[in-house]
Amino acid sequence: MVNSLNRDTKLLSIYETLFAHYGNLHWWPAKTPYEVIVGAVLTQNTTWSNVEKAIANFGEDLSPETVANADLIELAEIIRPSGFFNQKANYLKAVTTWFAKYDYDVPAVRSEPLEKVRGELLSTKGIGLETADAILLYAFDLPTFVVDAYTIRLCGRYPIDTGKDYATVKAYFEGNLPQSTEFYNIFHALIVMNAKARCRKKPLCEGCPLGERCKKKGNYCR
DNA sequence: CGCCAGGGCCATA
DNA sequence: TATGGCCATGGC
Repeated sequence: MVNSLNRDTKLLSIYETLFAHYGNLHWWPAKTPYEVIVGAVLTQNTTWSNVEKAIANFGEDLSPETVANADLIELAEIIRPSGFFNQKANYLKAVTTWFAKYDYDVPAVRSEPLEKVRGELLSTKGIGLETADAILLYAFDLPTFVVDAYTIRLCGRYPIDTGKDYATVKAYFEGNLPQSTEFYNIFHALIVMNAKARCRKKPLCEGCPLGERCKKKGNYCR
């Protein structure tokens, strides 16, 4: 199915179903853009509940200055509950060093071309494709679609042939959806929320918004 | 007890 | 370019 813009409408259909069920979730769950950056790193292959514990350990001092001034051992100890703490302490240092080039100024980053900033992030230690896009979208409100494991799983189950590698899936979403920061923001949040809310054991859980679509390939309703 | 979570790096072929 | 080992906590 294509519309007048020659877009595949399946993604939009999923979006509308999820939005009707969950509404606008107002992501990312963080108080400041810098907290988004930290959370994006800490949540790598880690449950959000563990990230929350790590964030809480900063107390009222979760700022780029705090991270820049902390020594590595101390920083690792603060973020311990999020797992991989030695690596992630280094990653936080690296991304904070990157942010320092902009004097920790969000509008300064936003005034740069998205692809330029994205390239800088991707060349930063610990910032891969998903983390870079999460930071761009949720910390800086720049229009880039965040692809994660849930996104791939959802498309595989539905099914939608988006291709396999990150860049291809990202291009598919961006090419078949309204290209706006707000839209990307809400949609990614819906995908993650839906995944976390769904059971993993039953073939089809009660109240799943995607309902009948979930029967494909058993076991996963998310 | 084992499995897994909103990845990414690095070595290897 | 494509796998595989590795990193580590906490919930279930």
